[in-house]
Amino acid sequence: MSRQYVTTAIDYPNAAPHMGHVLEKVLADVIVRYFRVRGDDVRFQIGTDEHGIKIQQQAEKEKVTPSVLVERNVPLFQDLYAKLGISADIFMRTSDKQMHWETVQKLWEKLQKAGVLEKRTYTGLYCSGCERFVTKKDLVEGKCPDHGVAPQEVKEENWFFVLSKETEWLKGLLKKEYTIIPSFRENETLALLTQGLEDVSFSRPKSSLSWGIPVPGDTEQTMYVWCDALTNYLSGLGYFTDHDADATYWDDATVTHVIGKDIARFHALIWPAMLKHAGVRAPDQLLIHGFLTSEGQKMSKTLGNVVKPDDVLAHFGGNPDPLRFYLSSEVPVGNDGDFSWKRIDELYDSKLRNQLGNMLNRVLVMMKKDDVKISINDTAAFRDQIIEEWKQYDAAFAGFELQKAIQQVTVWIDRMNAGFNTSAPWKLAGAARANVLCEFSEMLRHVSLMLLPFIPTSAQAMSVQLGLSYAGKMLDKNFVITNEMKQWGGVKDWKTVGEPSILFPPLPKPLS
RNA sequence: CGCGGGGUGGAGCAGCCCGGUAGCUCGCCAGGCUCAUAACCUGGAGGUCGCAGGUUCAAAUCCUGCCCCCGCAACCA
Repeated sequence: MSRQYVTTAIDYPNAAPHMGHVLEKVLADVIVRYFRVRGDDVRFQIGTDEHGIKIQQQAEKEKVTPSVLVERNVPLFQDLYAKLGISADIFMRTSDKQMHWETVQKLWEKLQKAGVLEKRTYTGLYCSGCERFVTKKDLVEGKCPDHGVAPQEVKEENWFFVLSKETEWLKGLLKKEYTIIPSFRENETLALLTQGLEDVSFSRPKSSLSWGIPVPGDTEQTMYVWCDALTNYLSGLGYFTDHDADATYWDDATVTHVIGKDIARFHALIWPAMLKHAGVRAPDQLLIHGFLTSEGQKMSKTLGNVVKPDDVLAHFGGNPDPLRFYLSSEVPVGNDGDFSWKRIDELYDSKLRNQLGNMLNRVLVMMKKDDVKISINDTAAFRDQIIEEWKQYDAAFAGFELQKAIQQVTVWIDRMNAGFNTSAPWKLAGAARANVLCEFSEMLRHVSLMLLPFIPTSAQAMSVQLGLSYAGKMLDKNFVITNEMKQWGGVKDWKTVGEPSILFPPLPKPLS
């Protein structure tokens, strides 16, 4: 049995969650659920990155404390993920002094002891309107585009992490131990390395950043995002502490970070370098996803095309599966994708409702009417087909080709509909009729298992309707799809089907 | 020469790594079926696969050059 430690990026709760957050969590959740039903020992962590200047400023704007702001916003994320069926084992908050801060400060001390932290004077352009440092790139004709004033040159003390010396080591690491998926991201990162790396600022003076973790032994400095946020992957395991958690998930599990392309370089470069000097091994895999556009355009408030995840859930009566299905089958892992209301309705109607739901119903209604006793003939052709289907399905997952895996299933359902017309059991009688119905029931049983990581509640509902004894346990974290269950006719105690009901109801007609 | 992604029937996409009759969803047309959620099935119309060269018996797929679109990072500036 292999062990898996899967994490997503931790979300920044300065505003409500959007579709980008959802894409990442669904992607990670599908992978995690696949690992679990395969029988792996899995730990899945998500969380929030609650410190930093933006939160501090947003709080000031709303005239509340940062703490009040995050206590209000973090539940928005937690509630959404619960509704989406994200099966995280841990929700790690960087404001958690007990779990998080201790590990972070220990890590800082280790880096200091290793001699890779240096205090230096940083000179930068500071815009008093933005209350932050800006780069020349941000400026329009030497002025801040938002405030119309030229920023001032300001000096401040920062702790720096000496990353510049790690270039060669990182090249070696990325070529061997630490795999970046998709591969074009790896090339991109290696190209970045050939340009050389700069040291990174690891702290801010308390006067400009107070909402954060204090630097150990330097009361005037607060940690900047890297040491604080990235370390959540260790703190959630109780690393460097005697907290009641399982640090071995880092040491001997396969560690996979699921993140967006915006923070790829931090996870690919800074993070492993930090770990190296803290005496911790590098992670194994970095799975980088793209971004979502909305109706073909970049999501933006000004365009008014920002899609709220809650609206999508409400559109489907609170059922998260249409959205999970959409993201899994429409957005190739690693690439950008598009969210379109028209398209998600289209997919719901054609794939889920008309193909899958209707197929299930066609079979079950006849099974029920005839009161068929389940008996699966050991037909060589089907036996081989099922083995092949599972083989391809597993192969797709092995390469994180989730789109391929789910599309394989939908193609199969298409073929089943055609095959059902050809077999036309309604024209048959007696044993021949029952035999066809049992064959299709068995195929649907496999389909239900294959869909479980993608659309868990619907897949379970399918199995319940099929009358499978294991159906009630399918959503448990320790539910495993055994080898027997993956065989044609592999479930011996299956006697009759359950009550058919509509799996995916028609959508209400739009008013227009 | 900053980096990356892309240009395939009306719309949205897959195929390209590992060349070999151009596929899927939606839409359109015509039939069929009647077990089923006005669902399902079959057939059809519709494509110079961005452009130009090259390699090859054969190129959407490999090579070279060019043109065009979109991002540069998430609601916050």
